[in-house]
Amino acid sequence: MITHAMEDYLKTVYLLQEGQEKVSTSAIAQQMEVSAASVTGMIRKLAAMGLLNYTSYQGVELTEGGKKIAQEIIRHHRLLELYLVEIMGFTWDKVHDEADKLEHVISEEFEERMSEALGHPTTDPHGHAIPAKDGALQEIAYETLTEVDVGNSVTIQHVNDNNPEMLRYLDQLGILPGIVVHVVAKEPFNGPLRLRIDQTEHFIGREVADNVFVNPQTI
Amino acid sequence: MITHAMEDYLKTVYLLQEGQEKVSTSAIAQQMEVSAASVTGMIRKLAAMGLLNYTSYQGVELTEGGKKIAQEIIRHHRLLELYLVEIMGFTWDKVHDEADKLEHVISEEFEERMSEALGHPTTDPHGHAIPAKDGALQEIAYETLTEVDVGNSVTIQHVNDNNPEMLRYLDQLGILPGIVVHVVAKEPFNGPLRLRIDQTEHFIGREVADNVFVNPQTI
DNA sequence: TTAAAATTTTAGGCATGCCTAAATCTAATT
DNA sequence: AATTAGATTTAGGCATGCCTAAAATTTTAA
Repeated sequence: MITHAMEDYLKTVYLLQEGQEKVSTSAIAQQMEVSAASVTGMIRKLAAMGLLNYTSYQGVELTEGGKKIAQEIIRHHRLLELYLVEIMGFTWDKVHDEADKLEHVISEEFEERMSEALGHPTTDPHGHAIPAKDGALQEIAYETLTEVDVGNSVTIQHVNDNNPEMLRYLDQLGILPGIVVHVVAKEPFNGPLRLRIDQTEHFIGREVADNVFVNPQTI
Repeated sequence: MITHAMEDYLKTVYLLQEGQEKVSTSAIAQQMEVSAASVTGMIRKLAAMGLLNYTSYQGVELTEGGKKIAQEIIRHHRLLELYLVEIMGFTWDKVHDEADKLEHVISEEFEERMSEALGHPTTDPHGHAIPAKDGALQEIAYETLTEVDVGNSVTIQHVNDNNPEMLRYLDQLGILPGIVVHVVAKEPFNGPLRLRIDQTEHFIGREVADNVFVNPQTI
């Protein structure tokens, strides 16, 4: 039997795995806010179930079976976020926590009816791709706003959805998926970024910029 | 901290309490499909938390605090059932199980937005009253269809929602909340009931009739 | 290359919530 | 009043999923 906790671990590994091959115990522990010892325990269980490959001290990697479950949960999460915003009228800063609870309990029919009501969408309110039913999710490794070279214009792809306060701040500034941002300057010593959106200039700190992902620069 | 299991116990006691004062350990065990020993264990915990009054071997009774939590969960359940039918297009036989899982995880905001979308309804799809927010639920002790005297006409008030197959059967016969049924005859030795709905006659068994509740007979 | 630092695992514990089997209490019958 | 059947509680156990502290391993740096 697969428990809610197991689903959470698989989801976390899946999202951390993007880019890298192996995911470390400590990375999972940090992301999930549990001790490393707890992670080791759960990893061993998931490995025994064939949902991930694990060698002591070497980190983990999801198997195809593990990936499938993770994608299913991520699909639930992102469909829920969009449903909550579009159909139920939630603001985008509130939907992450609600979706985190609901994602484990909704039925396949609930998932299907949300998808239908939304016209089978492909992107959630924060700009993340919604995996197709039984379809792989290939999230491109976007750059963060911090990494953009001065003088370039980029399009916002997605923003991290786990900090409601930061989401309200970004909303207020108009830094939303699809918006084009020009990086005017980056102050030294981890100083603020100077951005231009339409005609208006904004200054944002590095911590915020690290959570905003943009399309890779073509120039 | 109040857990999902505790919420389920409080809900069960609340619904069993209607009519009677004290609820027995075995009644709870049977309803929840757990052992009597498990019920005793949980009851002691809930009593220690002040959510119900309990004397060994004498059964339990919810305190005001316990009632409040139970009502909240029942409100969630019934709003969810109606939302799933009216807004999401579920059939009425599927919504009980879905609501049983969701009722423990939705936020107050989710509850409020459902209520709004439904125009603050007072009855769920099976005819059960939806408790108002922080308002008491007083379910009248309706008669079952089995108890109606031959020759009388009654209005269906509600039907038990926990058996999907029975719900599909009732739906097919048109035995729904609000419908008027005339009891033409009751065959002896726990035989079938002969009913007339509009011009059509139906024969239903006692087991089904026991799960259909009607307004008390005035004559 | 060896010592120190960081990471990871093991060992032992705890709360939750379920179980079965045995003991105890209540209620009904004689 | 004593016996007995039924209901209830106690005792002991198990799986889950978390924790801290100590031990083991890997990585980094001198």
